[in-house]
Amino acid sequence: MTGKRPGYFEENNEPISARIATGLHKIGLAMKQQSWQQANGVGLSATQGQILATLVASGPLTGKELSERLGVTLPTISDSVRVLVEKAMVTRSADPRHPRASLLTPTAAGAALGARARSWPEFMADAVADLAPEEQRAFFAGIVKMIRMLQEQGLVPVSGMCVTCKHFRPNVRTGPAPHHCAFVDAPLSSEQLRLDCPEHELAAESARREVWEQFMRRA
Amino acid sequence: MTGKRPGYFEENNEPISARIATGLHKIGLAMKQQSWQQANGVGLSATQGQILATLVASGPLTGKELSERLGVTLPTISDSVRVLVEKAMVTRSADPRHPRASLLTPTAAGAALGARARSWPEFMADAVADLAPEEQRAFFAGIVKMIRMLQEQGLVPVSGMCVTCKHFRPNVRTGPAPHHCAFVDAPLSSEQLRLDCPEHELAAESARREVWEQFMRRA
DNA sequence: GATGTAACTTAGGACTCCTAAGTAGTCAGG
DNA sequence: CCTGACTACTTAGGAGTCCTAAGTTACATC
Repeated sequence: MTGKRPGYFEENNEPISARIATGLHKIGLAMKQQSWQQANGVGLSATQGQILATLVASGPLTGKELSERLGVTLPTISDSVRVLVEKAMVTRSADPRHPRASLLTPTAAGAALGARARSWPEFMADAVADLAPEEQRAFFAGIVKMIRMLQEQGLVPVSGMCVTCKHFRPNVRTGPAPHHCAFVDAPLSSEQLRLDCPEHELAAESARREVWEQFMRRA
Repeated sequence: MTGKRPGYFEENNEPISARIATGLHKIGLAMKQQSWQQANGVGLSATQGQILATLVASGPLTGKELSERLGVTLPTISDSVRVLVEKAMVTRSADPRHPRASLLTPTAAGAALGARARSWPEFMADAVADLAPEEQRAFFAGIVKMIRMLQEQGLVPVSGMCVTCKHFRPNVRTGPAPHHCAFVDAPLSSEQLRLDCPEHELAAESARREVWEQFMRRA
């Protein structure tokens, strides 16, 4: 079992970054299927479930905001929302901030389903639950950096990540929790970073870059 | 900057596994959008591109095999294939193995587009290319373990992963490349594991479990 | 009051994806 | 040899996804 072709896999393998991409692709396949099935299980479509989940998670939003968060165009949202209104899952109300906008608020039934829909990605959490804590941390760190990169390229909607937030202070102390959130005035560690913080406020372009550099300096 | 609420993020944060799931969800969003856009850019639909990419990567397949790999039902494939035949991207030929099956082979034009489609997930590879090699290894290790878990649960089609292959011998030696592939008779390291090996042969259920245990013992 | 702007909505069309109901080869048993 | 089961598809029908393009409508500005 010593192996007759010691260098085989150095020469005949895709780079690890490409294999990471392949792996994420496979995981994406599972996500797509799961959300389809779970949504159908409760009598919704996948997008309808996502809309309800988002409204429950973030509070009332306008159609425009929804379309940005879910990465689809306004007409697509408009269509799904119409069905949700027909199903009495959401109600429209005037938005004080914009003239022609309407805030979408889930009804009791909609909120209940939205809460369930929020747990749809849980099957992935279960799939990583068996990893050692340190492996989870490393995995998470990779994801954070990858998402940040995708955001830079405009491939992912900028969403509530600590590392793009104006309240985030990276590496301001030593120890296990080197970062700081100025909003809640609390220290936090790299593995406590949020990806979907409700209090997130996007920092200015230049500040974002600076924060990121500071963060990477001792990530 | 000492922080007035030191325990805030211990108490008010989702578990790391849930945040990993959220992150993967966001990455999935980007994948969906990217494949839509890239496919449209070359005059295909997303599934059509995937079909061509799969045929280029794996050689001629039947409709059934395609439906299993892409995780959709046979009618969906059948429909897309009809369009691809109309577009002269693939041709059908008899399959010696099955009576009523037909092997799908890309034409020259189809193969060219399929080759391009294979590179669609590359934007993700680019997004992780900036990570330190060690971070990439850790990220990859998490992905491998996660996919294996998803396969166990039947949420992902069993695909050419070393860790489910009958030629894979985990942890048979010490050093940087502890595993061994009996097919090519070459040593390989954890970060060289393949997710999509064309020579993959699924090991029997019991052997799979044993191989995995052996692999995890010193992963 | 005309023009613009922002946030929708509607219309139309291509694709996705399913279930259910055919169809067509082959093979095994009688 | 013929019938029935099996397998691999195909067709039909229907809901949903997603886009672009073309309206609508409320308010803000000039």
